[in-house]
Amino acid sequence: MLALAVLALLNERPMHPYEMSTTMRERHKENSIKLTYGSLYTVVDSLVRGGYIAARETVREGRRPERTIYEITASGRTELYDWMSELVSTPAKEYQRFEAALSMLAVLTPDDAVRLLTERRSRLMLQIEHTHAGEAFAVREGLPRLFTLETEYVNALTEAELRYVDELIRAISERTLDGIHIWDAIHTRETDPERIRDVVVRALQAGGHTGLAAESVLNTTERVIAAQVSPATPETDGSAQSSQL
Amino acid sequence: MLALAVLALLNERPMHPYEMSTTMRERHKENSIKLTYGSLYTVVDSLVRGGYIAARETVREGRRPERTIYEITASGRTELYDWMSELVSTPAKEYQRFEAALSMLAVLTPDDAVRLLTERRSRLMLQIEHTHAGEAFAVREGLPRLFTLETEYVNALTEAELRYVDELIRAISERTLDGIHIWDAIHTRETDPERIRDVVVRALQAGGHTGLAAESVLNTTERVIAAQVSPATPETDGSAQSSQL
DNA sequence: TCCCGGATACTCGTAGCCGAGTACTCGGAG
DNA sequence: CTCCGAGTACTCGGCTACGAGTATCCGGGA
Repeated sequence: MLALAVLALLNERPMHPYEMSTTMRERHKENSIKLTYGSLYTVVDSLVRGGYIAARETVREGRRPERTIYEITASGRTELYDWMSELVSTPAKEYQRFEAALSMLAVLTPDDAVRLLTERRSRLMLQIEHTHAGEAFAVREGLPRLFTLETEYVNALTEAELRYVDELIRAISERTLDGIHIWDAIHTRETDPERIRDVVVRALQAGGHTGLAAESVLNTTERVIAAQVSPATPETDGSAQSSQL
Repeated sequence: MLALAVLALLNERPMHPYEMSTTMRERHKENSIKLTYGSLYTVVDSLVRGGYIAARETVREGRRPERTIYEITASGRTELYDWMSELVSTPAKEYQRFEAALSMLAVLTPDDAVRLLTERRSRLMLQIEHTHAGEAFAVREGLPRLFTLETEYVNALTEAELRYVDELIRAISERTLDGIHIWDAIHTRETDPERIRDVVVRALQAGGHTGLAAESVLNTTERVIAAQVSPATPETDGSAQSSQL
């Protein structure tokens, strides 16, 4: 990801790595792209090896460390365009921490879950409040919306998460959540642990195909999209496709 | 993250690493937690080093490779609980690919952006459709909602993204997006590249504080939450706190 | 004048991640 | 009976990420 940012910056003008990092911070790209010194230099090296960027000159001012100035190559511009196209056009599976936590929520007690989710709810609300304040400020400063799309997007996701958490808290605390009795049973000492495991395992195996459906979604989606995007373009590498099926 | 899953599995019963991986696949946890063989064994080793799990016995059946069976320790159980508590209660910044792409959307032309976003829109709709089918199946199979919370959550986020992308496509193609003229100018050869850069830089610097607000949100949030969670609990390490301010 | 904090511009070593590879077993088709 | 493909259970080496460390310069206050 950092590599993409480097390409985008060098697409504007030649720079040395340190300048890339300061420019990114100035423009607050560090909010949407993780930036660390170590990774930056590694990434620049690997882009050079790939031929996407090239060292233009090495300057030394006084006795400071050398600054190597890089510029983007033609193949780097192509790569930037292709990469951006894929990122924008194709949603990819992102492994979110909260998703993982939800998949193991049953290791906590229902009471703990409600308490902790309520805490999350407060934090989400504060975050949203803060972002709105930031957006209002941006508008006052005359910063066009074009440059705050990332923030808007993250905010949209956060609001959706808030609504979900809200509903989940209600379902658990009002005890209307389907499966709440199994959950209770897992955490009551009175019950035989073997029996509980049986119940859980059977429940999980019954829903076996939930995940399977999700797995096959990508392949199916690709075929449908391909048909939509290029409805009259028979692919030249049809043989490769059929070998995948 | 994988370490958390290992703890959760060993909290149920002792297992050897390969069994962990098959169990995770059976239960479709691989959808919410990235699972690779390499990482699994690394993670198990580091959990052993940390004292969170311990080797119980090493069995050899026939001439197959040895199976080392691990069990969770008391400190592992504590860690599992603490870690889950933090994941559930505290939203953390996640760097999403699409967020990064949006922050650099201007490297594409508005026309390309609309085309690619429309493609994304189709894919998102198919994904949502598929997930709904999967949920319906889960309900028919009698799998309690408790075990499909992750899927629901991801779906809620995807739906929010779809709405956002939808609105964004409209704003660009109807040319009502604030900043669209700057965007046009960046991609017209007629304009002097130096002048464009000036405009962009000035616009970006004007909005300087957008990001700064987001940076400070965490500290502020922490203080407010701390006040809410333990309103009458003066921390013992007050000195450490003041040194951070 | 001298020193000190902050900026400039990288380097390096450790630690983790990952996928391909290995080496064996078992059941069933021919 | 034999071969083959699928399953079992891990190992290994290369690559990447990252934060702490290094060395220099500059401006300003005492």
